[in-house]
Parts: sequence; C-alpha cells; structure tokens
Amino acid sequence: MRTTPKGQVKRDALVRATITLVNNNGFHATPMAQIAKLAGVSAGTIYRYFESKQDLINQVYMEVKGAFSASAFRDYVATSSVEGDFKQIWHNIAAFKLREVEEALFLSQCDNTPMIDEASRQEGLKHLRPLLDLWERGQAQGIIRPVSPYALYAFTIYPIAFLLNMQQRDHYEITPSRVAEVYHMAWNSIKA
Amino acid sequence: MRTTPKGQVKRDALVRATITLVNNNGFHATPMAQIAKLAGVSAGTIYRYFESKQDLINQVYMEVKGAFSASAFRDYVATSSVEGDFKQIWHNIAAFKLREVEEALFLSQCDNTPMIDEASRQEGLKHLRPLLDLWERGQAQGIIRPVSPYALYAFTIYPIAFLLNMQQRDHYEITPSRVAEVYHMAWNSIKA
DNA sequence: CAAAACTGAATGAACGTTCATTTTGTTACA
DNA sequence: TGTAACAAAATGAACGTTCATTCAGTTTTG
Repeated sequence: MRTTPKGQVKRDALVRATITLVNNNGFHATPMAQIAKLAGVSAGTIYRYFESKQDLINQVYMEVKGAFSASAFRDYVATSSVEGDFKQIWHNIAAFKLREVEEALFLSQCDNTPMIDEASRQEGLKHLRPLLDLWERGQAQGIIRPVSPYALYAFTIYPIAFLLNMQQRDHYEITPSRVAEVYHMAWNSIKA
Repeated sequence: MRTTPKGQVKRDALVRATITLVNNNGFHATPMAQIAKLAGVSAGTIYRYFESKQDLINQVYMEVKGAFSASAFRDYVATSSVEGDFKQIWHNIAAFKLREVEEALFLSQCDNTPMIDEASRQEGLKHLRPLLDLWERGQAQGIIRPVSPYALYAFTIYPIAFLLNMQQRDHYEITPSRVAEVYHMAWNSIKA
C-alpha cells in the first residue's frame, strides 16, 4: 500500500521548507538554494514542480489557505443559532492556528506584505464564504452589528494572528483558558 | 532664516522614499538604487546617512514609531475616567493612521515581518507605556477585562491596521461614522 | 532500455557597497 | 568684495557577491 503518491513527496518537502524559511527570513530573503537544501533536494528540482519562485509562493499560499479553510468549516452545518455557529467556526479557526502554527504564521505574513499577487489573494478570500454568509444571517436577525464584514473580520479573526505572533516571539502564551477569554472578546466586539 | 536644517533635506527624502517603496514592494524587493532614485539622490549618498540597508530600515522604523507614539499621546494627561482616557488615545491613534497612511502601512509591515531586528522592535514597544499604564489602571478598577495587554492590543489597536490595509486595497472605506463604530467595537471587546 | 526524474555546476542579471573624482559650500585673506 | 585654499557633500562607475534559473549529464523507474 502506498500512502503518499510518490510524485508528491519532494513537492511536499519543498512546500514545507518554503513555509519554514519564509517564516524565519521573509520571502525575498530566502534563496531558492536554501529551500532546496532544507527540502533535501537539488536546486534544479524545484523547477520540475514550480515555474518560478513567485509561482512557488503562490502555490504554497493557495494550499495553506485551502487547508485553513477546510479546518475552519470542518463539520460545519448551519443551525438556527447564529452565535453557536459562529462559536464553532471561530474555535475551528483558533484550533487550526494553534495546531498548525507554521502554516498560520505563513498566512499572516502573506496577508500583510506585497509578497502575494492580488489575484491569488482574491482567490484565497473566496474560501471564507460560509463565514460571510453566517455574518449576513446574524445581521439580518439583528444579532450581529450591521458593519462591513471586514470590520467583523478585523475584530474576530485578525486578533488571533496577532496573539500567535506574540506567542512566537515569547511575549505571550496561548493557553486553553485564554482561548475562551479571547473568544468572548471577539464575540463582544461584534454582537449587536 | 533657514527653516529646514540643510543637512537633513536629503536624509528626509531618503526616509520618505524608503517608506513608499517598502510599502509597495517590501523591504528585500526594493533596491538601494531605487530608493536613491526616488529620493533624487545618488546611490552612494545613502551611505553618508546610513551605515547599511538594514540600518536604514531600522532608523526609518524608529522615527516613524516615534511620530506614531507622539501622536498617540499628544495632549494626553490622565484623568479620573479610564474610559475617557482610552477613548482619547484610541482616537489619536486612529487619526494618525488615517492622516499618515504611508507611515501607518509601513509600521504594519514592519510589525508583521522579519524585516526589523528584535532589538529595534523592543525599543519601539517602550513608547506605548502610557497606554499600558492606563490599561492597568482600568483593570485595577474592574473596568477593563483582566487579560494580557497583548490581548487588549490585539482587539483595540491591531484591527485598525487591518482596516487600513483593506482600505489601501480598495475593499473598504474608512469614513468618520465608521471610525466611531469601530471604536465601540474596540471598547466592547475589552470592557469588563 | 527508454523515459522520467534528478543533479549541481554554469550563467548572467541584479544587488549592496565602495571609492576616486567632481561639485558645492565655507573660510581666509587681499 | 573678489578670489584662492580648503572641506564637506555628492556622484556614479566599478567591484565582488549573491541570486534565480538553466541545462548537459547522471541516476532512477517501470
């Protein structure tokens, strides 16, 4: 039995290496040679899987964003409780960021720098549809503040990225009880 | 009468050019030659004012951070009202970010990437002391949630940066009435 | 054994930084 | 005030390095 399609093992190693190195040094400060080395692969091999460095980053971004969204909406089926639904999705997102720290830090860097094409960025945004729908529903019911989804995102999801960054720099530790506390802060900021 | 100390005019031009170009392309993707060109200065001249590219970024960061803090606490004197004090500081910060968009975007990029030394970062953090003190006071009075200052920052100041970024990408427009709304979201998230 | 995958040295472009030279500004002196 | 001597600031071509990418040759796979 083969669990990993053979042709993907080097590609996966390259994706992993890219995430790690970009987190530590930034995109333009990490040479292709270093990515290849950490992946245990020759420099030229990268170009068998990716057209260029930019293509590599874009693909990694899309994949990580996909994994993130899949986690965010895992097992999600809309119920009659907007707050319950939101709580579930929010905790899914928080859990992903705590579990897949490297992936989450990578996304945070992508979303805050000019390293990703605007096109790929737009594409990645589409995955958030279910959350936007939920928010609209909550607003229609007068449960959630009637403000732009960007404002809702800024006060519920974005702060998690900040806290994760601080944890990474040893200024903050994210414990389970703190997660609950942070959730309440998020909900209080957007509830009507 | 000379209003601008002659020796600083080229340095200022270089600082401005750095901010603009780093915002648009990122640190490692903007060559010194380009910075020089936009500043209307020869490439070699940069090294009369800055030791290296890294030194340039660090100095620009510290200066912008200083201007930011000065704005944040302009005319601030602690009163007996924690909420009033917070409101003033928060609006000072929001006003700075709306007025000095380029500077604010630059800071946001610095704070979210490995482009600044951890030392400079720590140094810049010190300027926030008055806000941290205010928060402690509010917590002692039971007015503000007893959580880490990083959590308070994540839900009050950090979201502004996100909204500014979205405005820059034409996904959101920050109007005066929205500022008031966003303030309430911030306060609701941290009030006890 | 043919095709596909992989290698790593080679390539050329781009970069940060330096420095010999020129330009601009200041001082000294008649 | 005009000018010669000096100093400081600025220039931009040149240097050495680093980088993304290519490709001729080698190994692996089926």
